[in-house]
Amino acid sequence: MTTSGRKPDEGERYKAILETAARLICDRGYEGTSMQEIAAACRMTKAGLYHHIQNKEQLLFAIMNYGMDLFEEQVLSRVQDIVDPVDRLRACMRHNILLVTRGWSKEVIIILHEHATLTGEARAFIDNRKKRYVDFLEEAFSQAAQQGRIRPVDPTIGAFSFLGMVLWVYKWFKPDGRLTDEQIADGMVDLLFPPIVAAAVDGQPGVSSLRVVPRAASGSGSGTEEP
Amino acid sequence: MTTSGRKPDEGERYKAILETAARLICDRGYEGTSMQEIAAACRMTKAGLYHHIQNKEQLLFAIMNYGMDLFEEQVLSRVQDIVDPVDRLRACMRHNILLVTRGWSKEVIIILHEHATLTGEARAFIDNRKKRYVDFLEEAFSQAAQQGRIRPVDPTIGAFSFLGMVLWVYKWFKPDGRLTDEQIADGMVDLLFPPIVAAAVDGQPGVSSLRVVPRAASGSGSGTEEP
DNA sequence: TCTACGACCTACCGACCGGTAGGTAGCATG
DNA sequence: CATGCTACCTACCGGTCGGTAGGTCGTAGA
Repeated sequence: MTTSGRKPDEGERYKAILETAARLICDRGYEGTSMQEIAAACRMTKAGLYHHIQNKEQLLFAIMNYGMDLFEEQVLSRVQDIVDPVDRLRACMRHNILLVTRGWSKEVIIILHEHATLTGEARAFIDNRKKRYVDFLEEAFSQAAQQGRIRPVDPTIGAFSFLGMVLWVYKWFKPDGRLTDEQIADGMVDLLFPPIVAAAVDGQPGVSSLRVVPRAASGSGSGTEEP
Repeated sequence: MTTSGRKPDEGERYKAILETAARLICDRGYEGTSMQEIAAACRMTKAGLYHHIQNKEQLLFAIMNYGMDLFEEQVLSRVQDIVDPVDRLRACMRHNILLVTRGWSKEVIIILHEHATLTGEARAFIDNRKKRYVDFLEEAFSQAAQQGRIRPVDPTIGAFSFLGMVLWVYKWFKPDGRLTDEQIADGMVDLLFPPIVAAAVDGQPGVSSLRVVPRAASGSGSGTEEP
């Protein structure tokens, strides 16, 4: 099973098909999008589209792999070499939030939404690529806790809390809302990984504590929507 | 527009149809579930099913309203009178996580997953019910910050971080995994609303700080899956 | 016993689904 | 100029989709 699910270097055209299909599937859902519609959006007939892909499920699989490639390129690869585990998590959260909000790659949103659509081998393959991200986060949480940089926390719970905060954003973020994506990223980073100010306890340096700089903390929000 | 989307007190039978349909739609998705299948699961023909409901979209709408009823009954109503805002948030998080993990009401999962399936008035109606929950959380975060019980945070960011952690659970939780739902609830509550141990700074009581009791903080997780 | 009604049924509608058989136009290579 | 190949096309497949017209049957009330 190759990364793209089909013979590689068929070139730009194939990538364009994936991106067009991703746009539609992201809007209408996988089951809610017909091959007819996808073909039309690619300015082809359905039979023409089937010249490039094997079937609908393999198309989704290819889109998801493409999305994982984009994620690894735009998030993982940019933060995995940061030595300090907390800084690594901070940067990772920032990049991941912006990847979701900027909406350049609908493929990533499809990975998030259609988490149970694929079955069998294809499902297992994508789940495995996702799992590598979870492992990466668990490792970072584990290190951070061990070094006393954050409060002790089960790494799995830390990782999935991180992911929930970050990835749930796709369900409610509106680009024209009250909060910009930068503000959301800053706010969430500051919430989960607050800068260290307080003194040490028990011989360790200060751990996940308060800071005194006042930030906006009033008024109930608008511009965003439903949970 | 009534709460159930159809004439009330048609009795238990109607509720049973909603629950059966919810089970199927939760498994296969809204677009992926046919009225034929739903009817069969209700041990009826399709025409028989249509005697009780108006159309597929109204069925989804009724399921979601039913789910919101269950949520308000099992979560909101049990915590909204807790005076202390942090205790209120803690209890709310606990109840909400268990509502998701126990899987008694597939209707709630459908609300989470099919967040963009409804359109028009029905969509607006459900979004409005969701928004009341967001407002409730924002208010609690606002109070907690004002009273110096948590680090200052934009209430919207607090609310959606809370929701992300809690609701994302439906995407990865497996009942037979390494962590029980109780452990996840405890862990997440402790992560976002740590008990106060540290001293005061700037004249306020201790705010969201470290504690010394060691908790498990090693080993990367198994038994759970994909982000 | 007659009537009315709710709760279903059979049988069907037109539209659309994912997918394919088989053809063709254009182009590169020999 | 023949061959082979890619990139499409038209036309069609069997099946299923959401939804409905109109009938049947059991039961409750008059």
